[in-house]
Amino acid sequence: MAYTVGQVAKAARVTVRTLHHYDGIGLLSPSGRTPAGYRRYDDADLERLQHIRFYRELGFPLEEIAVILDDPDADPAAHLRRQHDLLSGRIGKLQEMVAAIEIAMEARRMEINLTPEERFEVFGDADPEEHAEEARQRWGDTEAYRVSTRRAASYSKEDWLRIKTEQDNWGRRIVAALTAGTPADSAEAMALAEEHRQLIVRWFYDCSYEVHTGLADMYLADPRFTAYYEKIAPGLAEYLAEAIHANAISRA
Amino acid sequence: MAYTVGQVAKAARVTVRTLHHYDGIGLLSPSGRTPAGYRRYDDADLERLQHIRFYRELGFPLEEIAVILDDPDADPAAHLRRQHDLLSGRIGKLQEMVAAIEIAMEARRMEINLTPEERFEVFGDADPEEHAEEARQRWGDTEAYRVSTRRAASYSKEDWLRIKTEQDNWGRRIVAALTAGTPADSAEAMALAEEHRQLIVRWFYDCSYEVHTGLADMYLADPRFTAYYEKIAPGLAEYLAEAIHANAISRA
DNA sequence: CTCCGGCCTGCCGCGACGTGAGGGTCAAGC
DNA sequence: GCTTGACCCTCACGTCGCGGCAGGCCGGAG
Repeated sequence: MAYTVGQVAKAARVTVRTLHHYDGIGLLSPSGRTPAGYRRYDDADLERLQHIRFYRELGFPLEEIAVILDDPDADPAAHLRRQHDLLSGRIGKLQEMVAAIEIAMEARRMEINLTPEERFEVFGDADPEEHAEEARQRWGDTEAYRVSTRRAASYSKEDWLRIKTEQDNWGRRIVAALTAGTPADSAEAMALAEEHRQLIVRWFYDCSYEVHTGLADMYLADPRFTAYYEKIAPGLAEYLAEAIHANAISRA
Repeated sequence: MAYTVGQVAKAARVTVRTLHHYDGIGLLSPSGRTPAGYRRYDDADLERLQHIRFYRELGFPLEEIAVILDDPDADPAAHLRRQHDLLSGRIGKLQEMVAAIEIAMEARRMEINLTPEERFEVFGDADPEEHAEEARQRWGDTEAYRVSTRRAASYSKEDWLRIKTEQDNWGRRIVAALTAGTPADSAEAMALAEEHRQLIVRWFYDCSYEVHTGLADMYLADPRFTAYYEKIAPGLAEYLAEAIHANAISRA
C-alpha cells in the first residue's frame, strides 16, 4: 500500500505542508519516491505519523517526538501504554480545572470573593495549550453560547432582589428543618436540597445531580464555603451536604 | 491593591516578558504606571489575566481572547459557564482518545490489525495541542516509564508462547462453561472473567475493573472484536461481557 | 554612595507550520 | 496527440507567541 502526500494528509488530517515539514526535518521521511520525485508513503509511515500526531496533540515538541519514536526500547505496545497514561493525566488535570471553575461559580453565587492568589491556584504547575479549532467551532458563534451569555448578562436590579429573596426564603426553611431535627435523608430535607439545586439551575448555571453532589462535598472540604453555611446556622453545611447526597441518590 | 509586573508574573505563573507582550498588543494593559514608568496592575487586571490564561490554556489565539473578553454581552458568570462547557468538551474528547487507545491495545492483544483509516479515527475532527511541560516532567525521564517500557519490550519468544498457552487454556475453560450452560453471573463465570482481566494485567497493561467493563462493552459494540470471540464459540462475546460486568460489580 | 535586584524599551530568534510563487506530472476526456 | 485541471515539487518569506539578551533607568538597604 503506497500513498501520495495528499492521500496521507487527508487521512491523517494534516496539511501537505506539514508532511513536507516533517520530511524536511527528518521526522517522517516517506519510505520512497516515484521517478518523478513524488513522495510515496507506506503503512509503516502511516503508523509513525499516527504516533507523531498523537504526541503532537499532547503538546510534545517535534524534536522530542523523534527521540521517543526512535527509542529502540519502546515497542508499539509500550507507546500505547504511555499514551494511555498521558491521557489519564491530562483528563485528571482538566477535571481539577472543572472543579476549580465550579468553586469559582459557587463563590460568585455566594458572593465570597477569592483572593488574587486563589484565582491562579487552578493553574497549578503545568501549562497545556491547544489549538482552538474545535473550540472556535463549538463556541465562537453558536446560538447556545449567545443564549448562555444572555442569561446572566441581563440580570436587572429586580432580578437580583428576587434571587436574594428566594435564597433567604429557602434558607429559613432549611434552618427550620435542621433545628426541628428533621433527618437529612427525610423527604422534606431532600426536597429542600432539590430546591437548592433548582435555584442554581434557574438563576445561575446548569447543575446536574453529579455537579450538585460535588458542590456538597466542597461545602465540607473548603473552609470558605463551610463558613458561609455555618454562619447561617451551626451544622447547616453538613446537614445540607447530606441532604444533597440523599436527594441525588434517590433520583438516580 | 497594586502589583508590579514581577509580582503579577509570579502569581499568574507567566514570565514578565509575556506580560510585556500582552501589554504590547493591547490585550492586557496595566491600569496605570508609576512616575518612573513602571507598570502597575490592579485586581481587575489580575482577573482579566486569569481569564486570558484560561483561554490560552485551551488554545485560543490571543486575538480571539481579546474579542471574547471585550464582548460587552459576557459577564464574569457567563465566562465561567463557557469555560466549564469548554472543559467538559475537552474531557470528552480525551476520553474518546482513551477509548481509542484501549481499542488499539486490545486489537494488538488479539492480533487484529487496524486499517490505516481506522488508525486515524481517533483524531476525529479537532486538534488540540499542548505545551508539554507537564508531560515532560511526568514522562520524559521517570522510572515509571522505563519500567513500563521494559515490560513489553522484553518479551521473548518463550514469553509469547507462554502467553498463547495461557490464553488458549483460559479459552477452553470459558467455552466449556458456556456450553455447559453455566450462568454468566455464576461464581465460576465471574472467576473466568477475573482471570481474563488478570491475564491482561500480567502481560499487557494495567486493566482496572472500570477499563475491563469498558472492554466488555466494546466486545459487543465493535464487530471486529465480536467476531474474534464468536469465532471461538457462538455466544461467547456476550457471555464474556456479561461475566465481566457481573465480576466488576461484585468487586466494587 | 554604591550595590543589587527589578524595571524599562528595543530587537533578534525560534518552533511549527501557513502561504504563495514558479514550475513539473499525470490521468481523463476530446 | 493534446489540452485541462488536479496534484506534486522546491524554494522562500510570513505569522504567532513568546524567549532571551542588550543597554540603560529606578529604588531601597547598607
